[in-house]
Amino acid sequence: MKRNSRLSLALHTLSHMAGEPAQVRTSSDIAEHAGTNPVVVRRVLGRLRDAGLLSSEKGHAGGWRLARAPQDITLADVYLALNESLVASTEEPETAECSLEHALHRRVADVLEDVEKTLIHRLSETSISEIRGA
Amino acid sequence: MKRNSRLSLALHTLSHMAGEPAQVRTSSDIAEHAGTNPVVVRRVLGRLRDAGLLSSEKGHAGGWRLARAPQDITLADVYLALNESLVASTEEPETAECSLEHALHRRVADVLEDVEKTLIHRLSETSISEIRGA
DNA sequence: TCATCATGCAACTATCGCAGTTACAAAGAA
DNA sequence: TTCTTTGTAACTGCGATAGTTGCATGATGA
Ligand code: FES
Ligand code: FES
Repeated sequence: MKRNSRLSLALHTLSHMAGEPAQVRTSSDIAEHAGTNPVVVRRVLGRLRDAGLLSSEKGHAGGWRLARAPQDITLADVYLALNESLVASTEEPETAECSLEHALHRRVADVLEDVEKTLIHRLSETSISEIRGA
Repeated sequence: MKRNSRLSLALHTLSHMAGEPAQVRTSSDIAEHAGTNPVVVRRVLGRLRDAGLLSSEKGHAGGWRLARAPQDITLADVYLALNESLVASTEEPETAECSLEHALHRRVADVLEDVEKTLIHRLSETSISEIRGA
């Protein structure tokens, strides 16, 4: 695994689980399937659980399970749950005095925000259950 | 300077130069103005020169100058000249066997490509000369 | 009850991208 | 020829993140 793999891991796992929504899976199983580490899986899926997409349970027969019907989980839900952005942001200029820099930053930031919204909107058009049949 | 500052540096410098298009500036002057290093400036502006937005000359009275009228240089021109992307890309799954992973990657990649196009289109609506008056 | 299994989490390592820096070669003007 | 400026390679430092180890916590069931 390399860069930006959190979203890939999350989507892969959820799409896989969408095939058998009732099935409980351990982070070890998921990690082996995805070719990564159980701790990494728990880190990523933990965010999805916090967002209400998954539930997790400890102990015997514990593990991870979908918390919603797969057709009610869109790619945007997953993207937002991870709380990361695939669109870069520009940092505020620290020299807040120059109006040119301000105008520039504003302009670019506006465009990037619009683009982020476009991304989320496009992702919301597909649910994880649609991936299997796609 | 921190992250994703190449575009910021490029736009700042070009917008600044748009105020006096005929003026020649050295990378030292530009670096001092932008609060960074001359070598970094040359690295970034070198890309803009390769893309035909700037010209550079060595020796006495040498330096950097706009190669086009500022109203003919759009933010998209600058963005594309840098040959970097502000929209993340997902990497091809190495296990090319699973159709689910393929479908997933395809879907996400399609969305990201669309979003990148949207970004470029939005950036092409503004020229660097418009920033000053904005 | 208590051994076992799973998650939760903290801490550490390895790696990658990138800004910053140093050093020097190459080219052009005075 | 000498000074100035770009062009580039090589290195350092930093931040982000995947991977790893270790252990605490809690649930299950024998
Ligand atoms: S800080 Fe204002 S133009 Fe550079
Ligand atoms: S569903 Fe995981 S590799 Fe195909």
